[in-house]
Amino acid sequence: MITLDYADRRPIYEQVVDKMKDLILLGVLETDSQLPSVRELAMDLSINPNTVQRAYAELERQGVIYCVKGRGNFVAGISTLKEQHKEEMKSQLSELVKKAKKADITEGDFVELVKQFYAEK
Amino acid sequence: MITLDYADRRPIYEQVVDKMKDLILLGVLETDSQLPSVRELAMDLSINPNTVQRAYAELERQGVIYCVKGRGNFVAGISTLKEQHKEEMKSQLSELVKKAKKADITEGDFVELVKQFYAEK
Amino acid sequence: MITLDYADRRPIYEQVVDKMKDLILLGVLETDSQLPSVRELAMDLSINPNTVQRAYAELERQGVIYCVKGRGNFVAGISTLKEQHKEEMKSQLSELVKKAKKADITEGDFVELVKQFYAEK
Amino acid sequence: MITLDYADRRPIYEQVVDKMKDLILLGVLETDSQLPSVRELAMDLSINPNTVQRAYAELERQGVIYCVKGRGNFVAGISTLKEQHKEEMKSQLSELVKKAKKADITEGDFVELVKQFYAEK
DNA sequence: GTGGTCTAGACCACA
DNA sequence: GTGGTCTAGACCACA
Repeated sequence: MITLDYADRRPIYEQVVDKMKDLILLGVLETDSQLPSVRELAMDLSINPNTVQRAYAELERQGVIYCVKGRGNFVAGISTLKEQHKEEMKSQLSELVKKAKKADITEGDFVELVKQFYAEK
Repeated sequence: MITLDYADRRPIYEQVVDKMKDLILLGVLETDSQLPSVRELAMDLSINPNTVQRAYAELERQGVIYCVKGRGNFVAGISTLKEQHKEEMKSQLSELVKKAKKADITEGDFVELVKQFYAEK
Repeated sequence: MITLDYADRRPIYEQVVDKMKDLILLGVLETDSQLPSVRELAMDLSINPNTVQRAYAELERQGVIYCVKGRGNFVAGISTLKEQHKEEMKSQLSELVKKAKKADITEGDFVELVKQFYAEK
Repeated sequence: MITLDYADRRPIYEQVVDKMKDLILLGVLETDSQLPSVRELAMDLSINPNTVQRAYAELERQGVIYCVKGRGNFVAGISTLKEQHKEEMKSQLSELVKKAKKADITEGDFVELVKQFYAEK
């Protein structure tokens, strides 16, 4: 379900957070469906349960999942996640455009790049 | 000349690296002009000389500056830096477009956003 | 009769305890009237019978309900519950006033807030 | 500086978070002053550094402190903390008033209690 | 020196 | 069974 990239410099728990979000955004995990248990996922990924716990805690804090004690973790509404994802993207794009201006990249060139990347697979 | 942002989660040496690149890209520091000495900059920013040293080492490694022993550090040609900067931006944009697709943002909407951000001051 | 809030971080059994108390305080459940059976309520709420059992045990421990073996659970007198409720509230208010002092909120401001909240619906 | 209450049912890290906030609100820890290091505080309280780490991470997330890698943790502006504290208090008071209404406590009685608690030391 | 992440393993409350 | 907290101890990046 999830694969970790140990070459990635980001911490493992952060990778788990992002991969879970992706699975939800892609519709693999539906609203109110149950996530794998902390221990189960830890076994699957060959990592410590504490690390999974940390990832799940972060996901809960962000409102992406909710936890019912003694029962498990469940996917919260997908709409908030989509909204957050969009906002995040916009602010990153805003930063990128600022950089582009500094590098004297014209709007036309930038848009051309966007179209290229959209065309890719 | 440089101001640090302690709220920024990135390490200080990385901020110094980026700010220096910005100064070069913006033309404030010209090719072959001398950078402030390690000690001087450390004093200025109230940070550890080790940190400045590390930033300069990184800049040298990236070919942005060159060091003449006993004389100091100097700005290398700006053209390589510009090229690097552009490549970096392209890969970031590529990532961003991937995200946008996940969030079901169409090419049209994306381009619209780009234009908006370009229009801003 | 009762609805659970899975977004609430408190354990389910505690929510059941509190909701039952509310129903009694509001007069929905009268003195000596019978509560739904453990199994029945568990079915209704789609939760584990153990959880309902635990809630009922807690209510009995607090003297809010009494159990007749083989017959079921019944609402005890409402007066003790009212008294307890009041004491609990007083201690919470005491804590809150301590906090208010820390935040430099004057008695006047506090009382003003109380009046506002009383005025609301 | 801080004492833990092992009778308290709340987790240790949460107690540390609250005590630190108190120290800041009371002016014991001033803006931009340095907090004890993770290891130091852990020694002081005879708890695990991980637990202190968790408390500090939470304080940073709440914007109460900021962290400079390799240097330590520092108190952020006190004004946001005061504002947060006030909002938290208001919402708790709002809840309490709702409860009071359920228990048929009049506004007059409630205000009387508030005045009593304010009079205490 | 500083904080950040992670593992291994324990114990607890809750369902 | 489920998640939540904590300890002990290691290793890393950063200053």
